[in-house]
Amino acid sequence: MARHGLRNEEHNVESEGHGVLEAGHGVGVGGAEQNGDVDIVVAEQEEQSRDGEPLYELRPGNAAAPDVARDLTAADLAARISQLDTGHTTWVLPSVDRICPVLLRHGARLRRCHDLALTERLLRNSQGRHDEPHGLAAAYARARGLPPPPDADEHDPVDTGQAALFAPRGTGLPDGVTPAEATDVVLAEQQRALQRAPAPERLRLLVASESQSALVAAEMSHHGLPWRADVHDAVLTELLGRRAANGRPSTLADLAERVSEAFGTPVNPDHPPSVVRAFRRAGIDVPSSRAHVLRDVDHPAVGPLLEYKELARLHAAHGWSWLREWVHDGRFRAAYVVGGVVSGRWATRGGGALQIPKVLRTCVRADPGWRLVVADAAQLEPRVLAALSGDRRLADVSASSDLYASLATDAFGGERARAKIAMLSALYGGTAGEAGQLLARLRTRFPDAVRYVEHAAAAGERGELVRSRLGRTSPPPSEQWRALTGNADAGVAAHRASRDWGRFTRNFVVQASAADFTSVLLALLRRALADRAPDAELVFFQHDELIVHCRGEDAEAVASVFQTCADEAGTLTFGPRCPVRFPLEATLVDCYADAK
DNA sequence: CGAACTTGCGCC
DNA sequence: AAAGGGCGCAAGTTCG
Repeated sequence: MARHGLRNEEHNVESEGHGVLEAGHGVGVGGAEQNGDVDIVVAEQEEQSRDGEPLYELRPGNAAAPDVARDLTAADLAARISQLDTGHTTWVLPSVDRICPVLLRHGARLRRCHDLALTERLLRNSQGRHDEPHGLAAAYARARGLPPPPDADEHDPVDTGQAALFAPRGTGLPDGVTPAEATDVVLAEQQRALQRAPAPERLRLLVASESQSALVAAEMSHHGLPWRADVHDAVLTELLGRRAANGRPSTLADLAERVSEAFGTPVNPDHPPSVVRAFRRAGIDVPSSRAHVLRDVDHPAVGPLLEYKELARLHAAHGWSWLREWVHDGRFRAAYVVGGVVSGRWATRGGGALQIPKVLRTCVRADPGWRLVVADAAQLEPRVLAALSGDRRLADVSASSDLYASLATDAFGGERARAKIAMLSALYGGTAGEAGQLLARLRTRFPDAVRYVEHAAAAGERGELVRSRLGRTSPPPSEQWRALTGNADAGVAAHRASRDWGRFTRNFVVQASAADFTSVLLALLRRALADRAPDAELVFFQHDELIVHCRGEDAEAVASVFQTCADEAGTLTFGPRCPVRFPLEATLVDCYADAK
């Protein structure tokens, strides 16, 4: 809604027409009705149907009218939603990841929503209360000033399609309070809290975009990533050899045998201590059996051992058992967890969707007649740093689609690799090897950018909280950390703990602000795709990379919205005068491995 | 015997 | 003098 849309105080600019990202969920109490914006609360009732199916309740938000619908089956609810959604409706849900999978199975699609649990967490975290539960019962108790509910169910399980695992249980709400009523109460309290926040427009944008991202995540899990099991099987056989009934596949077994032969004694390459002992017997002292350590060791066992490790990893993490467990009907379905990482990045539960090895990208293929549109936000974090810090010269460097090459030309004598190390050292706090010197050179040339992360590091070393651009907040250090760093006698250990936490907060401001940007980007993309190619499916998202699966005839239209959305996400997140470029080039392919 | 921990490596 | 951020997963080991 325009009144409380994305007007950004800091930039004194009013954004219009951002539909999904206008905090229409009554956040600006009193303004909603004027624009035809309404909130409708949807909650799962405590009672179930006689068949044990969940029942749902619908009610207008902020108790605007007593027009409540109860005892709706999932099919009823889906039908009502399709019927009631005017495009100005914000669906208020206790938790998207609990209700949306059911709705998607019944063909309902929410255009805009407010996720109460995600919002509650953002609000709790902004006060440094990261450990407090953010589920409905706890949020209700806080809103009402009640003591926290005992052992409330705070961790809504991610829907895995195995409803039976999550047997009916108490809501943790006081007797007589329905989940929908509680949701309404918490919504009102969140609206007040958002108005009180230090940068309310930014936090409101974050709340809106995280809620939309939750819809994206639910849809991604629903669609699944197109995955060719036959191709996967062929890749495994080619790399690992024939499957054995029990034990290692043939190539892996051969490599293990060669390792033992090289040592002249049986060695289990899966067992690090035995590998370290074997090297010691051969007169070589190694601190561990890690690959980067072994790479520098001169011994005939090293070659086959490194090869074994790489393949054994593939076998264990993404081998045949992974295939059997996670790929069904040509789709890999992971459970995405929005905000599952403190920095705001997504996590996944099960299937390791965010760690798909590069050799398996060939398994991701479009359906016949369909295409994949693959895009990644190149060098996102350095660009985010440029935007955060307002470093004018770094913003100029960001005009190039290869930021590191441009940085190298500007300050590192054309040496791209060194420019990259320097930048990563700024982002991660690395100083090993020549990183320290390279960072110093970066500081000379880009003082504002380097100062920005160094301030964040210094705040962390003092135990203070830091925030992302839109208001994600770093967790406070543990009590143990405070005791250690506050102890004058702790010396080296205290110093190290302090520096460690500083590296965390240094990276947090950038990583979390990048998550702000991608959250807004996902929300904008979801809306743009709904307009331009309604059948297109967002099927994958990993920190800064996206895949859309769409009809071949829609692929050009899909590709054309990416850069527009990225530009808009940059403007919304960092303000209209932010000069930093965020390239998001789309590639049209049939197979993920063919992208870039 | 399973839970909790450690090690090592994949992705960004 | 040296010092790299975030995650998930599986195998091995140790603990209770």
